Amino acid sequence: MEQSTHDDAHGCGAATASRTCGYLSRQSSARWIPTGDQIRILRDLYYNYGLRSPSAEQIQRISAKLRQYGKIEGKNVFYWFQNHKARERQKRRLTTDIRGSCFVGDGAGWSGIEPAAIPAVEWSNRWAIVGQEMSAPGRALETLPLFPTSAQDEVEEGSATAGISNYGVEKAFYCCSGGAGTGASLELTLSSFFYEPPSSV
Amino acid sequence: MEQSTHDDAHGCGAATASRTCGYLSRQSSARWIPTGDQIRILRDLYYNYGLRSPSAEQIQRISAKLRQYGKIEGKNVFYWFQNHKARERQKRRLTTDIRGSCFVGDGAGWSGIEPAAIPAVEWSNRWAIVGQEMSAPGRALETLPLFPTSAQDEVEEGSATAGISNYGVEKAFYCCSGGAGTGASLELTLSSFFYEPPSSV
DNA sequence: CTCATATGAATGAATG
DNA sequence: CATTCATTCATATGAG
Repeated sequence: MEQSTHDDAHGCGAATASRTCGYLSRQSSARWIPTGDQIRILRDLYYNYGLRSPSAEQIQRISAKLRQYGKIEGKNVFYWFQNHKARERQKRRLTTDIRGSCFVGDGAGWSGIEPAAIPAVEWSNRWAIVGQEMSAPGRALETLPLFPTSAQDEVEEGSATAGISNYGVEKAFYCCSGGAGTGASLELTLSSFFYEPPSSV
Repeated sequence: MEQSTHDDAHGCGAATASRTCGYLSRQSSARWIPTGDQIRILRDLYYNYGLRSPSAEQIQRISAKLRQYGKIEGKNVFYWFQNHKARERQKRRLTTDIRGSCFVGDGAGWSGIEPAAIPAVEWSNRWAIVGQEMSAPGRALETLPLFPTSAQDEVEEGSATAGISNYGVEKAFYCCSGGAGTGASLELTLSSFFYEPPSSV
C-alpha cells in the first residue's frame, strides 16, 4: 500500500541493480525517486526507531548515508519525513475506521490493517540500547513511545463537529454541470450526510 | 469522455445503479470503483457546490453518505477530489493555449513559457543546514564520530555549509532543529544499519 | 493482443 | 503541522 508502486520497482535501485539511480530513472526526473534501499531505511527509522521529525543534523547524516544507495539530498529526507508523518495523520482523520482493535501501532495504510510489519518485540532490543544511550534530554528520537499517538486523538469525532454551518462551499459557480436537474437531490444529499452522525450506514 | 468508461458501466450499478457495488465488481478489486450514484453525488458536490478540497470532516461525512451506495472509504473521496481537480486543471492547461478571454485563472497563469526558475532557495530557510551536500558518495558516514556533540559547531558557523553554496544560502539559521547535542543517539541508532554491506556501488 | 484513454492511488515537493 | 499541487504509477475498459 505504502509505496508498492515505487519502492524499487521503477527499475532504478532494484534489488541488485544498485545503479547510481536516485534522481533519474531514465532522464532528468528533477524529482527524487527513492530506491528500495533508501525507502527501507527511511521506514526503518520511522517505524522501528520512531524517528518522525529528524533534526538538521540527523537529516544530514541520514541523507549522507542514503546517498550510497542513490542520489539524494537533504531536502528529500526532510520532505520524506514530513510527508510520511502528515499522511499518517491524515489517514487517521479521513478513515472512518472505528474498529476497536488492539494497537493502532504505526499503521501504514489506509486500510488501517497492516500485516504486522513491525513485530513489537523487535523494538525492545533496540529501544533498550537507544534508551540508555540517549541520556540527552529527550532528543534525537522525538517520539520514543512504542505507541506513537494515543487513540485518544480520533475519539473526539462523532459527537460535536457540528460546525456544519459552512463546509467550505462558498463559491458555487453553476456552470459546467449539464445535468443541473439534480440540484434537488444534491441538497438532500448534502443535508442528509452533513447532518448525519459519522456512523457509517 | 469524462468518465464514460465507468460511471455505472462497469456492470455494477447498471443503469439505475444504487447497488451495493463499490469496491468489488466481482471480487476484490483492490481499487475503488465508484458507482453511478457515488459519481453523481461527487460531481454534484464538485460542480454545483464548488467543493474542490473537502476537509477531513467533510470527507468523512461524504464517504459515510456515499457508503450507502457501495463500499467506499475516506481516501477514495479524498483522491477523487484531488484527481478531479488536478485533471481539470491539467486539461485546461493543455487546451488553453491562448487563454486571455477572461482572467489568467487562479494563480496558474500559463503563458506558454513558464520561467519561474524556482531558485530552490525557498526552503533554504527551513533547513538550510540540511542543504549541504557531500560530494563524497559511497561513504563518509562510516567514519562519523560517536560523539558528534561538536556537530553544533559546523552548524552554528554555517560557513562550512556555505562553502557548498549549493543553494546560495548565505545565512543559514538552523531554526527548527534547535537541538544541539542531538546527534548522539541518532547515529547510534543509525549505526545499526549503517553497517550494512554496501552492496550497491 | 496491443494501444489509447480514463481514472484510482501514491507520493515528492511546496506553501501557509 | 495541514493542505495543496504536480507528476507518476497502476489498472480498468473499449477500440482496433
